Amino acid sequence: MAPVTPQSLSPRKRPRQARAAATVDAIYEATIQVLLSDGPQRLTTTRVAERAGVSVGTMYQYFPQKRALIHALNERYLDILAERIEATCRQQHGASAGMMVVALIETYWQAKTERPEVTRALYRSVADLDNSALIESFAQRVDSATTQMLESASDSCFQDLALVNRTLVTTIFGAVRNAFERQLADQEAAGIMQQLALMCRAYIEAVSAPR
Amino acid sequence: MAPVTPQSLSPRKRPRQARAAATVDAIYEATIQVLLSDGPQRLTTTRVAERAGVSVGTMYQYFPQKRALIHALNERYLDILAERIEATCRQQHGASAGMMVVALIETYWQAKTERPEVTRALYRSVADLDNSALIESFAQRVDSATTQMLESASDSCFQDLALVNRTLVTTIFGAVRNAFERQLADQEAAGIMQQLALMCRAYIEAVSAPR
Amino acid sequence: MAPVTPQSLSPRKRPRQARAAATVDAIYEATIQVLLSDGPQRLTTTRVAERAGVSVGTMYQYFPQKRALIHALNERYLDILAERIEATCRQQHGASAGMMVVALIETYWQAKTERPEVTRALYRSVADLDNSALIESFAQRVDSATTQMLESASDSCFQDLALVNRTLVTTIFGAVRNAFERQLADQEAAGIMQQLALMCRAYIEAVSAPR
Amino acid sequence: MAPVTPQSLSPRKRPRQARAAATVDAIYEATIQVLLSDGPQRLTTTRVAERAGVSVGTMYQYFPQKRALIHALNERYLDILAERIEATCRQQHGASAGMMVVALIETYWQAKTERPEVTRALYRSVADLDNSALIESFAQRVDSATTQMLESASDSCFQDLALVNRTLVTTIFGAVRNAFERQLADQEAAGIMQQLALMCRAYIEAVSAPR
DNA sequence: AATGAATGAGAGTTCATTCAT
DNA sequence: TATGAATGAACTCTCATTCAT
Repeated sequence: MAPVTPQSLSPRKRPRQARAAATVDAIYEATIQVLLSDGPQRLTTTRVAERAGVSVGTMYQYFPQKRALIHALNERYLDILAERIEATCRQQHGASAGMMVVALIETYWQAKTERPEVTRALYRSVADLDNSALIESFAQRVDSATTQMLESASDSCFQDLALVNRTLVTTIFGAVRNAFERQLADQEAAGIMQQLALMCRAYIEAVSAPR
Repeated sequence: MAPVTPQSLSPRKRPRQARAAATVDAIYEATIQVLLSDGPQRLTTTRVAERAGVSVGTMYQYFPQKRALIHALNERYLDILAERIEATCRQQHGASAGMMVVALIETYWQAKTERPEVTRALYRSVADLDNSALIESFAQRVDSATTQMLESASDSCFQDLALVNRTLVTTIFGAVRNAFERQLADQEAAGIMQQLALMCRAYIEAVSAPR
Repeated sequence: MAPVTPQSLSPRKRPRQARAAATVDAIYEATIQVLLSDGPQRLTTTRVAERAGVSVGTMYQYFPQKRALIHALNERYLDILAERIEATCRQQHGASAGMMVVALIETYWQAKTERPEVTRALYRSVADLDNSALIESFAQRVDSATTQMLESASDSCFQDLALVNRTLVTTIFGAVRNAFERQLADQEAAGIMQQLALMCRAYIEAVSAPR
Repeated sequence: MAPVTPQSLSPRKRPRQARAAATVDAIYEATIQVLLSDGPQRLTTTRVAERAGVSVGTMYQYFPQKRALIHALNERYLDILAERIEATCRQQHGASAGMMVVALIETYWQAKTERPEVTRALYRSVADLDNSALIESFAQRVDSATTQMLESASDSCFQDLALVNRTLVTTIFGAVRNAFERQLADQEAAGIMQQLALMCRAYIEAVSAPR
């Protein structure tokens, strides 16, 4: 497999010192701020540097190209998201399959809606970036975590776990994203999330044998 | 309801003559071509005009801003998509609910994968466009068509049709898009689509009373 | 002397028919309107034609270049202005010199302030036009008219009439224009106009012998 | 009082280093050169930058818009002009009123005719700029300087100094400008300037009481 | 005679990136 | 090492003018 992050997009140096880490974080935060206030079109290196309180030159020390910055930002976002999903999976280890899907839905919905504008801004920022490797890597982490979780279900046992897993993940993540993007009222969204859980449970019922 | 397309984004003039209509179509096609070959970043007004074989000036006669072009392109895409979905819904009128969801999945998947690169290109093109009004309008057309379809189901009757409908649409469209974006192998994708149908049927079973 | 209006700037055809004259007038008026509402920078041929209710093509029949239009507009303005001054001069024939300067000041001030915005707009429109020939021609008409008038003064007789005349004209027109451009309050302006008359009379007193 | 120069028209950054100051001066001089050789219509940012020997980008660092450049240029011109007039007024402090007007006429005429083409070019450059605030500010500086001067006249004392002052300033500046713009032969112009002085003295005589 | 679609050079402006300080 | 002035290619958009209809 090709490395997820090509050399040209990786930070020039890993931040070894605390100061450097703080700088990088400031740059990330500034990028999000600019994205939110000015939109992806007006996301310029100068603006980000200014907002972050560093000079462009310094920024180029950490991110050799503008695209590297956006790439890193998304990498970080997906990393955190994957970690949260993994945590949920670990936590639901051994629970009933029904509990699992509910927890998964809840986690993903939560992650998206905590800072909805940031979520949206990040989506828009990658428009001209080939982030498929990033996405693929994220998907594999999730796949692996959810597979392990489902395997441990206390009440169900699946013939073709890989397929069931992929179906559930695709459906849940797809539906949640869709609901999120339609900007529905909170209550409406909650209703759909509930129905989504119901649907997943009905599916599990249909494809699993009792353990 | 506010108009879907603000004045600033609507074509300056409707093509009255056949020649003008051909010009507009050439511009649309050129936009897609440039999007495919050069990416959204390199989608420039000059490049589009050149590829379309017209002058920039002419292009600006029909699209007063670059964004208007992208907006119109997406509007057209969503329009065609909505029509196809409506056609499917009409066709499935009176069928069983299970047939309906299969047809819906099939139609949407088909629409996305016929020219997958175009689909992807269009998604990327809207990065700095507020297309939420467009999306909303599309969603309402779909909602209305699928609701009418489900109402006519020969074998099922739903207590809260609106909720069921929205859940199904959100799930199907979300899952299909997600599967599409992961660029799975054909067979894998087909497998998931099948499972998705199964899942929807299980859900329908669970929430409907026999007619 | 070179002709005031070079061939390249003269209307392609003299309006012989009433309809054509109406068209030309509509174009003039439209030019002023656009100048007022959009400024000289946004004074475009298309905009003028549209406002005048004719096509660009038709406009180019009458004015072969954009500069020809502006040139003609200014020519017309100066023509009307010269006529008014000549009328005043004729009217004051045989009056006292004091009356004459008052009438001159009054006429010029009146002409400028009747439609102050139009006056200003016209000034701005000529920025990149060599209108010195136009100005010169206007100046000569005025010179000639005022000289004749002053010659007939009932109470004064000048040794060097040409010099006195040029001094008075230069001073009056310069002062009035200056006062106009400073956009003083009406009363203030009126005060200065009165003082200007006083000044001119004092000058006449100083340089004339009683008749 | 509102600031004379709106933020949008003020230089983006003040030149801090000697090099930057030189750059700004080069840009000013280049603007005048282009104005002289190409006319206001062909005064483009690229041309100015090229002539100044800097890149457009650099120019935009100091002048955020083309209009800002023209505005600054005029501001500078009026500033220098006001300073010269103030110097003359200081120098004539305590002189006779007759001397004063002569000095004023002389100074203004001198300023205009030293580099007549530059003067003309600057006038034309402001066509689509609202420089009334600039003009107003200039006028007030002049008013104040001339008022102080006239107050100190050794031989005259005015009942309504403000009115006399404004009349003199309006007349002198208007007449000088008018004479300048007519491009009279040197001798002719000199003759009129002399008569203008005479006229002003006659006026002063008429409206002042001996001290 | 009148129209207005088409042209395309050229305008103002931005911004990723470099490099002397 | 950090800075931010300088660069200039590339962008979006305009508009005087032409000419097929």
